[in-house]
This record gives sequence, structure tokens and C-alpha cells, in this order.
Amino acid sequence: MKFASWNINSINLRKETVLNWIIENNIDVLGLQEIKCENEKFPTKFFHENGYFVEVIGQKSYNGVAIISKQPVQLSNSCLPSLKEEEPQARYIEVEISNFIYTSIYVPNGNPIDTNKFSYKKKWLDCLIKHSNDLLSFEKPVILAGDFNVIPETLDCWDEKVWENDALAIPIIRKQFRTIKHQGYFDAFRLLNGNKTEWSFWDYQNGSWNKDYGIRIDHFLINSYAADIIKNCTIDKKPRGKEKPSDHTPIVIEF
DNA sequence: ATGGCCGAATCTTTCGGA
Repeated sequence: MKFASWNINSINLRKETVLNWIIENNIDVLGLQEIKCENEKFPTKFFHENGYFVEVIGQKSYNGVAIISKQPVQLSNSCLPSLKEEEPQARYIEVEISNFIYTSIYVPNGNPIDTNKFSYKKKWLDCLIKHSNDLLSFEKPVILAGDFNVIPETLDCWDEKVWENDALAIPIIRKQFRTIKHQGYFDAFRLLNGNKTEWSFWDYQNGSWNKDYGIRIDHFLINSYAADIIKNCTIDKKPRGKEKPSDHTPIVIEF
């Protein structure tokens, strides 16, 4: 069973790219972030016609998450439960599929750090900490997948100095990411690949792709039931080098 | 970071992203 996650930066601009990639790579379940459209504007029919099921939590212009799958999934959450009353942004979808719990997560960026965007990120991560802990009560594999907007450690970016005061790497945010892990989750990429340095995002600006100025901010955090059966975890950097790419490249996990 | 982009919508600018 192969799962993937991809911040696609507009699904309507890149629906063919997504379809071709999941077919070529034999992906069973794909979580998308930054679809940047409302539910009605999602290319649901396009994926149905090509044999895939779709679950969408969209919003106008920004954010938005979705799940595309070969088999039908059961929607278990369309928002972080403790944020439900006050959350206007589409950043979380959770499904059950063939004994797995799978998510597509889009954590707020949080910059600049002296604004309410940063406090919103901290609050959002606190709600994710709580919910991820609740998910550990299920005695089955749980995969928290998505764009966490967190550079977990120094070796996850091309130059630590550039990021040291950024909302993606500042100590308090890294600590929240570690708190999720301490509760009972593993960073699947680290678990399988040791200290390998690979990136999942390269900025459109500054010629970052050509200079390989990247960061690793897209992650799979998996519980012990998932760690028991994991086969591999990779970052497929090829899509980032193609025409009209997203600024993120997909990550893949296999069981 | 010499400086360099890209997407949706408000559409020849603005805002958000990382």
C-alpha cells in the first residue's frame, strides 16, 4: 500500500500532473494541500472519470486539502476537533482506509513571527498535538501526512543561518513538532533514511531550485503500528524539475 | 539570500505563500 502527500499549489493548474504522477508511481492514496479552490471548483469529475475517489475540504483562493484514492475512503474528520468552532481555514482532512488512519495536513506558515499569524500557527499546532495524542488510542496504523511548515532540525535545511529566526525553524515551533513525536510518533523519513539530507520544498524565488537551496518541511509522522510495517519512505524530487511545477515535491511512504 | 516567483481574485494590482 503506497501513500503520498503533495502541496500542489493549485489543483486546477496541475490536475493532469497529479493524475500522471499517481499512475506512474502506483500511488493508492494521495493527500493534497493548497488546492486553492472551493469544493465545487475541485476537478472531482476529472478524477472520477479516471477511476479515482475524491474527498475535498476546500475554500476560496487559499489553503484547502483533499484526498485522492483508488479505493473509497471514510471521512473521519474535516477539521481539527478542538478548533472546529472557530476555524475558518481548510487545513485538515482525516480518513480511514483499509485499517489505516490517514490525514492531509496543512499547518499555517506563521510568518512574520511578530504577528497574529505566528500565534495562530502555535495555537494550530497545540490543537494538532492534542488530536494526534487522541489518535493514539486507536490500535491501528496512523499516518499524519502533509505540509507541516516545520524544518525539524539543522540538517533539514540548506543553511541554518537563513532560517534561524523564521517561523519554520524557530525553537518554540520545533519544540511543538517534537512534542508530537514524544507522544508516540516517528518521523518516517528519518526512521528509514538516517541523516540523509533531502528537501521537499524549493522557493520559486532566488533560483533556489538550481542552487539546491531547499528545505524539508513535508513529513510523515507515523505511530508504532505503522512503524511496525513500514517498507520505505522517499522524497520524489523529479516533479519539482518539470515545467510549471509546484514549489513542493511529493513525499511517498510504503507499507 | 547580490537579485531573480507564482497563484487566485479584487484582475495592468493586491495579497499570501515560505
